[in-house]
Amino acid sequence: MKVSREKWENNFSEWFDRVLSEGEFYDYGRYPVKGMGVWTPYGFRLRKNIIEIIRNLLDGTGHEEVLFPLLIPEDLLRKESEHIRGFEGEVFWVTMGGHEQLDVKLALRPTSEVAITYFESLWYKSYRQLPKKLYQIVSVFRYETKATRPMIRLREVTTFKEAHTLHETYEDAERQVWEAVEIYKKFFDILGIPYIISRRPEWDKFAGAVFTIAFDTVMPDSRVLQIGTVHHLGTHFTKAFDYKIQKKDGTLDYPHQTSYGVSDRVVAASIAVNGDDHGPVLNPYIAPIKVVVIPIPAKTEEGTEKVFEYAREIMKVLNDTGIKAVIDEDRDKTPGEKFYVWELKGVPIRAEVGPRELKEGAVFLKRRDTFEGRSVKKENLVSEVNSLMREIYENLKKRAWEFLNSKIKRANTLDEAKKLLEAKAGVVEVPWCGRDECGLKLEDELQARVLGSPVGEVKVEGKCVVCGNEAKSLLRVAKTY
RNA sequence: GGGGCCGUCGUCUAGCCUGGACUAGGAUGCCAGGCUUGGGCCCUGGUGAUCGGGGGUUCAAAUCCCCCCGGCCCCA
Repeated sequence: MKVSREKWENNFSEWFDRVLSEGEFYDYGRYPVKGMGVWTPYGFRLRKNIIEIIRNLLDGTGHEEVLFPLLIPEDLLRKESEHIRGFEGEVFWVTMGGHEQLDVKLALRPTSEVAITYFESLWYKSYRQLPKKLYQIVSVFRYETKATRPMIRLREVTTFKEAHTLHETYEDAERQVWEAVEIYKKFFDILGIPYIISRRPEWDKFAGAVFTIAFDTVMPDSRVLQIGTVHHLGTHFTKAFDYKIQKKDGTLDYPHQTSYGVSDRVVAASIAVNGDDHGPVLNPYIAPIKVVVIPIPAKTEEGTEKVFEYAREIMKVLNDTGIKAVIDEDRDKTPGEKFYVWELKGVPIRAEVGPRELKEGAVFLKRRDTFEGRSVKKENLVSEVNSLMREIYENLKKRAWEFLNSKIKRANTLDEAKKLLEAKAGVVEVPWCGRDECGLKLEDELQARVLGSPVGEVKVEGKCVVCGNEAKSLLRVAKTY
């Protein structure tokens, strides 16, 4: 069987909607509030596995999990002026309590910088307590006016992992920014999601940040999806709260902060980046089900009974070693139908067990990513499945990175960039003089978004595509979600 | 922010322009039974829709008008 990716690539929107609903990941569009979806059991398990990975990474690097209230009073939210300006248009407000109008409006948090800064100011007074790294995984709300999309543009983001850190100096906060970048790299590497890292332009950094580093990936339709951001907040928030700590030399000064987040979009990307026309292919590390056992009935009733018994035994062998396996015992469905159903769920390995296998004491393993199959002896089942999962993981990652790399193009003129974007190039990199003015003009001319400049040393030769002056760096442009 | 398309059984959809024979048709799903079962087989019976919500026009509204809610697409 050939791996076809026509629908995945050319009809991604439809592909994604279909996978989410028919694969039973997520029920979207039926809950009677715009931009709010329901995590159904299978999708919830996938989400949980992903959350566990980021939680382990954060816990392992000195982060401490906390949980702040959902509601933020208006005066608190308004403390930092740039911040509120950035969010003002998309805050949900609670204005009533029962029959009474509230004196102070309460915001459904769009993010938690102000709430957390306020408490940091109560909790941490000395440099000795720093650096401090907190995080929480919560719902945040944004009153999106644009079209909402399942998992990608929501009014309730149900899986917002936000970390907030506090530091004595600007430098230490900057060090934290790069630590966070490393953590996210590991996170996305484990998930097998390829990414590019950009420093967001001045006009598109987080409201209240000194600078923003962002992770982006390219979806199958070539549009770019932001999947993680890291902000250096400087003293913007601590100054707004007039919050000072005592430093080593005894003086009082404003501490520096960072914040960084990932969201539901990571789950969306996990499903989307590894797919084909049969559905998604879940990375074995996060797949809720690693192996689905499909019994193939025999010609006779007794033979079929024996096959089912053997298939259950196969499932048990796997589960006993911690490899999550299920069996599809539905007698009314043909094996062929089951193949399609489980492929839509992205289960990485299928174990076909029929009269042949029963006779040989074997299992026929078929991998979801390449549709290649091989028969293995029952005694070797566990080790074969384990190595197959590793192979699938490596193959998925390689294929996803190749796809991403094929979606990054270089242009030296506006015209070239425009043509590339029209041809669904993905990300187009152009030489840039470094001035905001030219960047904004670029967005305007190309009708696309500037992602920012690559992080780290990049040698650039050439002239700014807008003004013609000597280029100082590259600027990435893309059609985005 | 601007423009367009759309909303009918769980899902996809016919009907809407031209109001009445619509008791709202089909497919799929679901339930029961039979036959199959190594890539969505087939047959029989059953279940399932106050036509997104509210208001209006009319003897009569899924169909025409208004408001609201929700979804999708394009542009800024």
